[in-house]
Amino acid sequence: MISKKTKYALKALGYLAEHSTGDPILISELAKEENIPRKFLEAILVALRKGGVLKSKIGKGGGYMLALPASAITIGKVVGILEGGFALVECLNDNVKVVCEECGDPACCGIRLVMSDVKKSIDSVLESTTLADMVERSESARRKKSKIVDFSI
Amino acid sequence: MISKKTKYALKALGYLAEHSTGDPILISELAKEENIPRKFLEAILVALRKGGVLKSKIGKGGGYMLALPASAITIGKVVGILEGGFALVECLNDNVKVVCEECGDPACCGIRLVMSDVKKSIDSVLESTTLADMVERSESARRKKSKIVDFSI
DNA sequence: TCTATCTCTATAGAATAGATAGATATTAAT
DNA sequence: ATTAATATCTATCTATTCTATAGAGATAGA
Repeated sequence: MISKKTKYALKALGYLAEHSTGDPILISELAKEENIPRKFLEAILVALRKGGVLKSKIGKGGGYMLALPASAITIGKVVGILEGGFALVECLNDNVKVVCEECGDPACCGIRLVMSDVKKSIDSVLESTTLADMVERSESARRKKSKIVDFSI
Repeated sequence: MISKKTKYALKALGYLAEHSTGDPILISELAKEENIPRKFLEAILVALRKGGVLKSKIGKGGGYMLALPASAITIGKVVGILEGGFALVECLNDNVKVVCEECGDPACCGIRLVMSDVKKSIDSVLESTTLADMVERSESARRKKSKIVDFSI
């Protein structure tokens, strides 16, 4: 299950991708429009900035902007920033060199071998899907829906 | 990240698959051999029994057995029992008919659309991998390793 | 009946997630 | 320079979930 943090992050990024005009967008606007607790969102945005996905401008007229085109931001990147990757088991995390206490030899651990497959499969989807894709799919679903509604009238 | 509960479950099931001789195996043996807290394991085994993966025998000479051949128990089934599926977002859970409070229309939610792809991808791995596969891969890795050791002597 | 089992209910402690408050630093406009 | 509008930082609090444990109860075999 992805955390609310990640969900909020994706919602905020989606809003930025859809509404970016070059000018920074306020935290308060993001919080209000996407219905995210303001202070909680702040922490999320800082993480995304540190992760290189957002850039910010302090002071009057400041706010947040995407640091890259939406088509260059993968969902995997975002999830990675907020959840530290989708490792499933700690021993599959890139940066972590721990061995599970119960596991004699990671190379021979059946659970690890299976979860490694799962992780590859997850990553292949998350790395190949961008923020732009996500927004486009959402808009396309909305268009499709409103078309159906039109017909039914 | 899969929970310790799920990890323990897979370890216990792996042990049962490797050591089953037709006779029931004791909780205490599973707990000791796989280094799992006894009482915690009890709860896990009950869940697996209720999920149809294990059967038990009460009383003297009792214990646990696989309810099905290891090749008929998918890892997805086990994960499903202990984590209630790998939904990623609640609204993708089969049995749950809730709409995320923040999400106006699930059909048009970009996050949901993307996570639905991820879920499909996870499920395809978990449903096609069985307990027998897991055990076999682990044993195969061990064989391979001991062969390498033999050569180096 | 006695003993070895699993089973059930309750609970406690630790870790994590989710949310909030308030003081601080920075910038633009006046 | 002053002021107002911003993001930033540090600290904290609460609720929830995860992990683990205790003990009494039910069942079956010898």
